[in-house]
Amino acid sequence: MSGQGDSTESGPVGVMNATERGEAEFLRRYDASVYEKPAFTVDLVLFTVRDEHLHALLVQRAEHPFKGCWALPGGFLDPRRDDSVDACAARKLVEETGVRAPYLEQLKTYGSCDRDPRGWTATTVYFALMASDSVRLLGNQEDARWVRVQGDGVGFALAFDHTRILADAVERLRSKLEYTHIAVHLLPEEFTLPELQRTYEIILQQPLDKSSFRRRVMQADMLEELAGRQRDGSGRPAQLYRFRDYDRQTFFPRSISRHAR
Amino acid sequence: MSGQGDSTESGPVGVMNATERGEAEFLRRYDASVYEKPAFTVDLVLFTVRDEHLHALLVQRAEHPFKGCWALPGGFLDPRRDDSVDACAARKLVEETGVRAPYLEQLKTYGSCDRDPRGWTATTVYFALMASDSVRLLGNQEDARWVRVQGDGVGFALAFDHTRILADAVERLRSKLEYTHIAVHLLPEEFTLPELQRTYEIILQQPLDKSSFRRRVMQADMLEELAGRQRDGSGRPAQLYRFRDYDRQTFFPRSISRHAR
DNA sequence: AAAGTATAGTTGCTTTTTGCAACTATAATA
DNA sequence: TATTATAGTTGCAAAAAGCAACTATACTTT
Repeated sequence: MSGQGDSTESGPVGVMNATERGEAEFLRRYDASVYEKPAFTVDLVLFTVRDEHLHALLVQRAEHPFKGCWALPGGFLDPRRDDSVDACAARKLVEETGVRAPYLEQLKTYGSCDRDPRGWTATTVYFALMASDSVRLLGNQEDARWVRVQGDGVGFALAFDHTRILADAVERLRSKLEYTHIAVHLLPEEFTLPELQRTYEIILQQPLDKSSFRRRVMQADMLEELAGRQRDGSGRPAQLYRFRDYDRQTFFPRSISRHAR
Repeated sequence: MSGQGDSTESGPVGVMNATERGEAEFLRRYDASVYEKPAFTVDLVLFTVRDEHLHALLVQRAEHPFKGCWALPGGFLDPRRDDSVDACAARKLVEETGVRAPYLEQLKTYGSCDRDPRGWTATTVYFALMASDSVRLLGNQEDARWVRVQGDGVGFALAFDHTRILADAVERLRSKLEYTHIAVHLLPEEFTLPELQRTYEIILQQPLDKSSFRRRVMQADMLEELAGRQRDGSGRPAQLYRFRDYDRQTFFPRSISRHAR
């Protein structure tokens, strides 16, 4: 099988030039518009934790279809403005929340002929985590609201297939919390261990042992101890920490709940 | 926040009729072609294990662009034939391999203005696992071959951004093997525990302890003991098993390698 | 100011889980 | 029949997690 590389990657210079001329000619004649294409959109599931509950950002649709219904924020990708799908998601995130660089991860792509009455559409969905105090909902989005997530949804039906998409996003969030550190992205840059533990408990919907949780987090060695302490009304003030490496995604060697699914 | 559901989900019958007439009118006037759309394709990363190595299926491109280069199988989604992206992936899988229902999971969507010289394209990539003996490469695909995967790729560059896509797929495969049972989909329906262990070792590229591996697998209670035993030349014949529930995706409570990343 | 209360953080022990290595089991083969 | 090769089990040491009591440090109450 080692010959495959030779026959495709390189060859005599003359042959390559002919191939290159062939491709240039091909591209000159190529007309993308002859192929029928589905419409392509990008939607966002923005999560935050506040008031002891997980919340997702929803917008009320101003236009048809599903006018008046609540939906995930998002919209058409613009090939002239967006150099990539990721860039499109980042643009829509900024337009919606003004947040610079929180945690943004691609969830999944949903596409079918019947998910939108306007016809065949595909949407690539991203989910983002952010601290609730870092967001001020922007500009013209008077109809954007944080809605409490209970169970696997918000308790009422959303536009398009967004009910299902939100449920998938919630499931993915819970699943990732079991074995990664991503919950730190739901907190402000400086936070305490009890706050972090509370965040896990809220999303996983179960109490966690304090001692085990601390051991787990400290052994992962992802937190940097800060100088100050946080005073929260009564009780002993808690040590402040900062997440050490916002880029690297690290994993716990073991699922955080005792009886993982 | 409970009022949101009321204002969007339902209302007086007369109002809903007006809204519905509005939406019908909107859809009648709607012309999807006014929006510029990226081209949309679906690509597949097909994995199998044979000759003690992980292999991926590649095809040699017959046409420009990247004529003669090796690439992942796939192609344009056809909105007239494909009711959904998932259905398109399943269709291409059958066209390529004739396999009915192996493990097929969406990996990720890659889209940008510069990944294809023909212009803005997006591709949703699926990865599939199958037993090597279940596949006979089909029909006109004389240029399709199983290529050995070493490290995070095949050792030579692929067309488009497929080198990167393959690397992502390999990483996802390894990552999922750490905490799920999906390796069973790389084996025929009936298999032995030593074969399953060997499959994990080949992909994770490290030896596993026999006793711990068996404990782990048996505790997960996913295998059904069969009547027969398998004779493999010399040595004691091994017990045959069958995977119990091909639909449910189950998780190990802990990562399989001792020192997870 | 002292006692009470609330929350943070630690410690020591029990229980559970894993890693390791020796052991038994069952076939083909010399 | 002994040897070899692989399958599968068992027992124990080591590591990790769960649990509960303990100390620490603030504010609040009396």
